[in-house]
Parts: sequence; structure tokens; C-alpha cells
Amino acid sequence: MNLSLRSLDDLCVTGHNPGMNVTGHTRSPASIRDVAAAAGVSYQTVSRVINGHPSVRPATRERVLAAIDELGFRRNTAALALASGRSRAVTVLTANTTHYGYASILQGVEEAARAASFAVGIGVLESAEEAAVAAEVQRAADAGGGLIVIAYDPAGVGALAAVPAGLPVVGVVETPASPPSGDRPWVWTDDREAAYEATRHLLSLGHETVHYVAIPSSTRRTSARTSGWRQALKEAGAPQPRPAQGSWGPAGGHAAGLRLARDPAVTAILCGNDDLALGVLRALHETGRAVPDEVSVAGFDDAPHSAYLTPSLTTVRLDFTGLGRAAFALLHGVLEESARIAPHPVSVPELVVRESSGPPPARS
Amino acid sequence: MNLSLRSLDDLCVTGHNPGMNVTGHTRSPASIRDVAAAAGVSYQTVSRVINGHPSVRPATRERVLAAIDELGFRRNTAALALASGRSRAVTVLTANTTHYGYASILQGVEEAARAASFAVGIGVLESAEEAAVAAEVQRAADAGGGLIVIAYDPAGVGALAAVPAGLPVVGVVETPASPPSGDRPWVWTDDREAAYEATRHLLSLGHETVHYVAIPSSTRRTSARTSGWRQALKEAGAPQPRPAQGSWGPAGGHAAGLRLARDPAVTAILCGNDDLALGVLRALHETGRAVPDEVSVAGFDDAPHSAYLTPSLTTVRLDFTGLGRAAFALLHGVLEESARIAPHPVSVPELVVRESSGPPPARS
DNA sequence: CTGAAAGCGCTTACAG
DNA sequence: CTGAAAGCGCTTACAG
Repeated sequence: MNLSLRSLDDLCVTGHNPGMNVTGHTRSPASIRDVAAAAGVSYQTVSRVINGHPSVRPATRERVLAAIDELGFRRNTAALALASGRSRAVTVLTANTTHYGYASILQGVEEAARAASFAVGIGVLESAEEAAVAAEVQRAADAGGGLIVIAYDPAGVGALAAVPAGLPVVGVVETPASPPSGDRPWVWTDDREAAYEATRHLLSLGHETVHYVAIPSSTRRTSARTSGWRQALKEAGAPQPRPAQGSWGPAGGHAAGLRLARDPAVTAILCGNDDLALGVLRALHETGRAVPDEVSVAGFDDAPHSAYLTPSLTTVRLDFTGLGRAAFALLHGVLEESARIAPHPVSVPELVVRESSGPPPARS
Repeated sequence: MNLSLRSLDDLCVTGHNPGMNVTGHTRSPASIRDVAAAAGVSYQTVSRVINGHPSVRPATRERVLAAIDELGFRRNTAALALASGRSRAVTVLTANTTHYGYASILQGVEEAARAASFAVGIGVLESAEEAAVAAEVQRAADAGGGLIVIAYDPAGVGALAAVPAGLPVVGVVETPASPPSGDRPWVWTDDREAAYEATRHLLSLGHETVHYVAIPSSTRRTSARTSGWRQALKEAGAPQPRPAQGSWGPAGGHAAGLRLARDPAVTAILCGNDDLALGVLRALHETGRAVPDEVSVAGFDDAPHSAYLTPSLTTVRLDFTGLGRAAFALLHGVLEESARIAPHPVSVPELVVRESSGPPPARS
């Protein structure tokens, strides 16, 4: 079957009938004044009730609540934002929505935001180019409310830096070398420690050293995962090979895997994420190197498919949705004094040992 | 390593300094009146310029534009929404953000929305329970603007049905049995045809019949994929085995695969998506049935990892981001007469033959 | 082609 | 504890 194109008309049917406003249905929604009239009070009192203001007589409150219920009143968010300047909204800025980690963080943010009845918006950073990033940040700022920026890549790092002072923002970042300085909170999981643990696992199986296929660093500095890996090697007195530069996806892992497979001394490979590991596994298969009998492979993230690969993948599980929830909790605290730092458990990275790692082949 | 919990304080550092508004920076943003003053015109004229109203003298327009630029003016979206009733926003309602198909549709919507400078919101349908779905729809409606509902599952189907009349909405649906009736446009890819092609591919290799592991149907009716599969079997005069009921993820495919693996007559399995196929591949591996030598497997979606599996997965590529873009284009047309039905190419499902499908084993 | 008025649905002081 | 006024930043008629 060839790839072919059809026009929208072929694939989509528009059953929309433009003039179809059903008789009574499109009555404009109830306003605060409608509720006031129905309850026999002034509309300011209605405002007090919906804002939980204490000084309202219980009987009055009841009447207002009943009217709200009956009229199906919903507070107009645009009017609220305009009058109060506050916005109960958060926009997530991210370079990607389909990678497992990014998508899970988004899911976590949405979950927590929903529980706090915040609206959640999303803006995709399609390019890391400065002007494009700045435009996206502006767009996100226009939405009102706070920002959560996923800064795992240059576009995200640029966006975080481009957020104007005074705009509430939380960054989701790689483990930073030093605690966040300046004016904005960050969240992260301890992936330096996680990489350290994964490397130690492989070393403890008897491998002489562990090679590393890196995800692109978010900055020019060494990434946290890389430095955790390096530290474990150093402590063990193992040789420290140069990390192979991968991309985010399996294609990069595949390319790096083909190169590593050529070197018979390579018996253990740690990968910056599970997608890279998938590509490495494939490359080892294509070059006839058995996993784990000849080469051990470990990944990062515990993506949903990793447990079902053949061989199933040893990896480090990261709680991305928990990270997203934590990011929202922090932002919520910045936005509303009352919501400040509700202590919030986040699970720590966890090594999951599966079939892809084992002892090195016996020396010949 | 045990799963352990830490408090937020351990994992996150708050560098936020509450009192830190930099001296001049937090000046309130420029309004239409500031621009008017700077340009020496009335603010209504500024309104005309930013709305592209024709009747403005070019020289006046220039002055206003210059002032806008200099002051960094951005139109306040809340005020715009309140005064005009329009909202340049779209909210995507979905049961999931991490599955490849769902995430790609979201990415496509966002891409098209960004190009049209629409804000994009997201609401996750965590439960298919009626009250929960209704609450989510309300939340989405509160955001203003239009709705795009991914109706691939009961929660989404329920949400689409719960959208009040008069609210602009586009559904992303399975191939419907009949064209959309009533008042709302839908988009879909032709996955009935796609399932038909995939089944014919397997039959053409010589398999006596093709078994099917289904994704959950969005409704009680037979899904489009199931009916495409069935039609191909019928036309070929092949036996029509009962579809195995899977879930969305690899675990469901694994369970179904273990059952199918027990039956030596099974030589070809079509799966409702690539995640199911992954689970089936794993089950066949565990039971010692070789793919494709003994059993052929095909999936649906062409997820990013499918090309790198061992064996690589024969599948049907679906253009989810294109679908998302098309959904937005339709919604845009509903929202703004001027944007109506810009014909928009969407690629058709494409069979991708890889290593997991081949001829059946020779009869013994 | 451009200006003055009223109003979108709320909140935030200010009165009583 | 409750009401009357002013205003958030825009747009939409209505004038000239």
C-alpha cells in the first residue's frame, strides 16, 4: 500500500448544522445577578458565598447555594481573571508530548491541577531557537496563571530562562549541580543517584566497566545521569570509557549500539533512557551479540513496554507522574499562600532488574 | 533497592524568594489605553488596529503599531473573552496522555492550534463514570473556546455525549458505522480499511485464518477494526475465530497471547494496537513459539518502538498527529466562519511489513 | 476614518 | 452581616 493523500473532505464528515441552536438551550448562562435575584439577595452576597467568605448568615448562604444549584450557575472564569487578576490555571511548557517521561509528567500535573480545580494548558516548544522559545513563553504567559516548564532539553532550559521575572513558574529539571538559586523553585528526581545505582548493579555482576549511551544533555554541562555513572566507575576503579552520544529515540540507541557492538571488550551498556536501550538491544541482535550472555544492557525510566521486551529490560523506574504532581504542588504554593508546601511524598528512583543484565561471559 | 518514600522537602528545593519582585519589572503590563496615549489616538482606534479593522488610516495604523511594539503590548485574553464572548482556545478531553495514539493526537492539535494562535487546554477523563465525566466536561466548558474529545474509549464517548448543545465540539472517533448525524462534526482515520488490509496481508502469506486480539471497544458495538478484520476473513472464506478481548496495554496482549499460544492451529495474530502486539510477542517467546516461523504477528499504530523490536513488528501506520491537526481545523471552522474547511491533507493508513509476519509453517 | 458610551461578569474596597 | 460604587481591559454598537 502506498502512502497517499486524501483531502479532509474524504476523511471527515461534517454533520454540523450551523443554524441549529436548540430552542431554549442556548439561553446565556446564569450570572451572579441571576443567582442573586433568585435568592433574593444582592449579587455581592452571592460573590461572598462563592468565595467562601465567612461573614454570611447561614440561612442566607443556604438560599444562595440553592439558587446556584437550581440555575446551574458557574462562575465565569474570564470575568474572575479580569476582576481579580488571579487565574487558577497552569500551563505546561514542554518540547514533547509523546515521550513517556514527558507525557507522564504532564499527566501528573493534570491530575494534581484537576484536584485543585485548576485549568491546565499546554504549549509545545517545537524549536530551541531563541525567538521561537520566547514566543511560546509569551503565549503561555498570555493564558494567565502559572507555568511549569519541563527543562530536560535545550528548548526547555531556554524557556525556563526566558520566563519574565514576576511570573510564577516551577521548573522540572535534571538533578542540578547546585541547589536552585535566585527566584524560582525547581523539582527533580535524583537521577544522579539512580545512574549510580544502575552502574553499581552492572559492576557487581562482574563487568570490568560499563559503557554509557547518553541522552542529549539539557545544557552544555555534564548531565546528572552521566555524572552518577562516572562516579560509580571511579569508586570501583573501573576504566571510564567516553560516553556515546545518543538522541532521545531508539534510532540514536541503534546507531550507538552498532558502534559499541564492534568492540568485543564491551560487555555492559547503560542507556540514558529505555528508548535508547531498545535501539541498543536491536543493534546487538543484528550484530549477533547475545543479551545478557555476551552483553548486559540497562535502561532508564521503566517505560510501559520495557517489561515486555525480549529480553525484558533492566532499568531504573522513575516516578514521573509523582514529579508532575510535586511540580504542581510547588506552583500552587507559590500562587496561593494557603497552599504552600503541602508535604507530598514522591517515590525515589528504583532499580528494576530483569533479563537484560547478567554476569559477563567467562574470560577465554 | 526498596521502594521508599521521601517527603517533598527531600526531593525538591524551593529557591523561591517571596519578596523578590525586581524593581521596575513588575510594572503592570501595557493596556490598550497606554498604547493609545503613546500613539496619540483614542483607545478605540487601537482596538481597531489589533483587530485588523480596515477603516484605519495607514499613517495612524503605523503609529499604533509602533507604540504596541515599543510598549510590548499584549492583548489581555481574559478581557477579550469577557467583552467579546469569543475565546481562541481549545480544550482536548482525553482518557489518557501517555498512550502513543492519544499523545500524538494531542501533539497534532497543539501544533495546529499554535499556528492559529489558539491556546490549548487539556482535561483528563480519569473515570468513565457518568458524574465524573460530566464534571470534566463542565471544567472544559468553563475554560471557554471549543472542545476536542478523543472518543476512543467509553470515557471519551461519554464525554462527547455529555457536551451541552451549543458548545463547539469536534469528536475524534473510531470509524463510525454511519456518517455523523446531528449537530457535531467528527474526524477519524479509516481503521476499518486498515484492519482489512492487514488481515489480507496475513492471509496472502498463506495463513488459513487470522486471529484477532481486540482493543476495548469504545461502545458496545463491534469496533471498526474488528469489522474490517472480519470482512477480510469472510471474503477469503476463512474461518472466523472469536476475537480475544485485550486491554490497551501490553499486559492484556500478554494474557491473550498466552491463551492463543496454547492452540497449535494459531499461525497468525492481528492485534488492535502495537502495545498489545508487544505483549503477544512476549507471550509467544515465553511459550517457545517462534515469530514469524511458527506464528505471524501484526499490530496497529506504528508506535515509535515497533520498528526496533526483535522481531520488528509488522503494523499499520496511522497518522495521529495529522488527525489532531484535522480535528483542530474542523473546530476552527466551526468557531470562525472565515476558517471554514481549509482542505487539509491527511495521510491514509499504511501497512508496514516488517519481520514479525511471514508464511505459515509447512504442514506436517 | 475616528471618538465617546455602555457593558461583558466578576472582585475589591468602601459604607452602613 | 449585607448593600451600592467603581473598575479590571477589552469589544460592540452608536455617533460624528
